[in-house]
Amino acid sequence: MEMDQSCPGKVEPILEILDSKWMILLLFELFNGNRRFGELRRRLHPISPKTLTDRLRLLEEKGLVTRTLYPGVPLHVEYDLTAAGKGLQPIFAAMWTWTQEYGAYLRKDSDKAEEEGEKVM
Amino acid sequence: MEMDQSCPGKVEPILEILDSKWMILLLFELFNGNRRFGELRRRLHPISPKTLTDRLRLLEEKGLVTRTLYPGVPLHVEYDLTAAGKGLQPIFAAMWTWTQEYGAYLRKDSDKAEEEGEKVM
DNA sequence: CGGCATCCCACTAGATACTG
DNA sequence: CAGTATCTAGTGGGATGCCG
Repeated sequence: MEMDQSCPGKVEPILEILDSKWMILLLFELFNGNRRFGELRRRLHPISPKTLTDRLRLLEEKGLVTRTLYPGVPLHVEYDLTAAGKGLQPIFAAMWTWTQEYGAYLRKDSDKAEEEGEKVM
Repeated sequence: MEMDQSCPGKVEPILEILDSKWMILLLFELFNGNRRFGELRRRLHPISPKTLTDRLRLLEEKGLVTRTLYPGVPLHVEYDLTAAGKGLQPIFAAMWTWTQEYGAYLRKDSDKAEEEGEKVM
């Protein structure tokens, strides 16, 4: 892979999907086979129903999940990842790997007190 | 890699970094060896100086870049990726791969007109 | 159960002008 | 050159209540 100038633009479309609150956690849940609205809502607690709907709609629009309605009372709806949706997995795997390798060194806000001095050459 | 329940929480720290406007494009620029403030600003045009500063400060706080000041007039500052920063590359590589494989199928907003009917079982 | 409609607020980031 | 200061606008997301 080349990290040349053309790269950023090409990757931007995926950012529209990932760059919103809850989205990545939501995708994790879908990967884990949690496909119903209420189930997702519980696992992502305290997400609001509006936000969850918004996210699922975006994934639907982008062709990453399908929405299947099983009529009846009570209502039953399932969200399934498409091939493109499942194809996101390596990205998450890479995030997971990074976290294991470097996550421990991540400074937290609570560490801010001990400001690092800037380097001066 | 297991996509079990514990996964999402562990990956969240990295989201604090990536989930803000410009951040991913900024990291691309840093990967490409563009390390000076003005240079980054031009390449990320029309980013505002305030926003660029905010992003660089966050990366600094999290230990992903170092800031080096070369005194003199005119001022000269360089931002360099740390090992942890460079370690993010596989994540971007995975995004790049996904884009090549599935990006073409991504629906754009302009396609919304041709609404897909929902599946009903 | 699985939503949608409405209202509202907090926060983000852009614009602009100025400085060491 | 590399920022800071200030102000404002826009939006994302939460709360709440109703509906098929």
